[in-house]
Amino acid sequence: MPRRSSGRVTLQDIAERVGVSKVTVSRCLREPQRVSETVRLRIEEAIEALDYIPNRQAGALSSGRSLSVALLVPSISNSVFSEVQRGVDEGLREAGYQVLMGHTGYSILEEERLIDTFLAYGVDGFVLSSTRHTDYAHRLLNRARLPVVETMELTDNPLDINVGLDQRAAGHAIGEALIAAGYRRIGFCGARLDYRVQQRLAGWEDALKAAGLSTQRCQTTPRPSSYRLGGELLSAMLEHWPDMDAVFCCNDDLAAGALFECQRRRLDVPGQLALAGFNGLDITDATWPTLTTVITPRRAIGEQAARLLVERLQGAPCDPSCHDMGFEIALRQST
Amino acid sequence: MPRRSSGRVTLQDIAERVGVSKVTVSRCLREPQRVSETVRLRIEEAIEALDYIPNRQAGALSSGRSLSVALLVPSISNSVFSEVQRGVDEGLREAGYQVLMGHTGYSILEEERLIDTFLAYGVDGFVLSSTRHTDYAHRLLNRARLPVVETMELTDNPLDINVGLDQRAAGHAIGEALIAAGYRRIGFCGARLDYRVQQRLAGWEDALKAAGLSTQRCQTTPRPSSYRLGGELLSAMLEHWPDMDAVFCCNDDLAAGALFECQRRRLDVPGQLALAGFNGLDITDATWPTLTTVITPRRAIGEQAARLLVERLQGAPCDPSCHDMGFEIALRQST
DNA sequence: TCCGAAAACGTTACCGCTAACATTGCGGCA
DNA sequence: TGCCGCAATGTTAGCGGTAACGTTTTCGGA
Repeated sequence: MPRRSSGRVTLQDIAERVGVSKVTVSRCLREPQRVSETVRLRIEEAIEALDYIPNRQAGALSSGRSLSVALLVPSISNSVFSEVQRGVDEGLREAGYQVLMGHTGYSILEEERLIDTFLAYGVDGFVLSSTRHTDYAHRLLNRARLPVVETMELTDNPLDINVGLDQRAAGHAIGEALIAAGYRRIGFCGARLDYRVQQRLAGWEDALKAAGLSTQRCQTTPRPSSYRLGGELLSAMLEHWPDMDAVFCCNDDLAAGALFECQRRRLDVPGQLALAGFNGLDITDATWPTLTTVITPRRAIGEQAARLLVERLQGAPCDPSCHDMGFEIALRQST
Repeated sequence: MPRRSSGRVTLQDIAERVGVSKVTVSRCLREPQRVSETVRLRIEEAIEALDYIPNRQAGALSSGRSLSVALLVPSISNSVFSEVQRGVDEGLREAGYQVLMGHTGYSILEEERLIDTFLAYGVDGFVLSSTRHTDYAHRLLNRARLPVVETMELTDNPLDINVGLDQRAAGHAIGEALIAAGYRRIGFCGARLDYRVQQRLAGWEDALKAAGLSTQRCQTTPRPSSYRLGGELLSAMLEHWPDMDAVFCCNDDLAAGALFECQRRRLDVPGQLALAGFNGLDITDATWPTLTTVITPRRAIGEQAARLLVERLQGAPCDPSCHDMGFEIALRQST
């Protein structure tokens, strides 16, 4: 009883056409040098002629390797992660891996669901964009014994490989930079309040406290970040603390939104209010005035994650490691 | 000679633990109502206890359906497509499908490569974000006999399902809107120059010609769009055509960049120069002045694409169809 | 001429799951 | 009592590849 066959061209079809066994065809695809040139040419000709596309599912099932890696990011629309993705993608593609992307919507439950899903798809490894996961996700990842890279932030206790930057130190640095520039009544505005934002906030507080300044000018919301929200938060802050002379926004979207709000209010930046953002997105270098920000090495994080992951996939020993990729303060016109 | 087993928990493990055959377990997962309640409960308990994760590769290989769909977008960083993706993702997830994303970098060759790759992964369908493909891609898609949705723009000759908007009509409409607002020396600035941008440009030309206006104030470049580029293009245009009174930018990034450049030059918008963008990204509603733009129903396109695709995946008849999702002119402060 | 190793290719036995069909057991009904 | 039908479960035969190992061919050197 032949099962409904997909109708697709298979190894067998190629083999029959050429007059060899399908193992030879398979070998020709995986290790061409192990097949005689005559046969190889004829196989290649047949593959071309029949438009053969290997079935990766079958290959993966048989070999135990899918040559694919899952990359989970919090958000697709947030361009912060697109650079990371580009780095990961490029590095892994070169090594012959396909990147499968998923977005968690900043939810560790959704992350858990995606880890489950991608394990079901048989990925060979994971790149995660956080160091915080549900217990069940931890269990799944441990049990699967796959290489895992946790990116963006640093942790003392990596699951496996950790590539990121010290978010708290970055928050501290921008705080210090504002202080060094002479500002004294410095505010913080933050949205989403995920772990990374909390770390930046803590760093900002560290810096202000060390300088003996008040950390009370702090406006936060769990709502997702957006340009408009930057304007709204700034408005609220100006109402509460009209004396404020600088604001560190937890990301560039908010900073740009705050800048637009200042323009709307005819508030001179940086004359009456200085603004700083975080991440170094393109927009910070395009607005007028340009925005001071913390440039995070997102592309480099992605590339490094890919590199380390490939090493591990190719059999490098498994010992947890942390890689601090640093950051850079860009002082621009807004301060 | 037992082949190295993955060490993963399999259906067989569950079956042994419960004392039934593995078919029953499989059935319990796919059609729970066809299994007696006692057995079902014990199977569920075993799945829980052993942290069983089904192997989709095996399932797909056996059933011929992978329950996954490929979504190819030109760019990850371009937030235009993130809304489409969200719509697609939501719709397909509800129906039990997993979306696998790929980005083509605006290259039809890369699109072809990705189609090949995802066919190898055994996806059950495609959502593409263009109507133009290589011949080989056409051949692959035709041969695979999979449902395909081409999105964003409209075509007379869809591969299968087509969901989008009339880019040319949209360009025409914004041109007319600018004319209706009293502008007479209207420019166009465009980057990337992909098919959609060319259509918008053609629409803009139609409108201006119909009103007897000159279409010479047109600055384009194949370079990828960005905020900075918007500023550069505007600068070039102001030099060539200092009398220009309005500019239609082929997308919102350029428009925002142009606005920033105006601010830098102390050029009043819209007093001295009016600006219009395209797509209706968040930023257009946040800048000061807010930007006139053409709001494209990206989310709706994604949702509709998902809906139609699911219908087809569930066996709806296959006749090519086009779905015009329209657009909306948003007149804001910049005009 | 014969031997033996390497190159080239084939056979077998799966990977983990599911479609299709077969079997079992039980209640209802003539 | 015997037969039917249906619900619940099992058996079989793959899906399309690949690992491991077995067999044949080739060819240089003793």
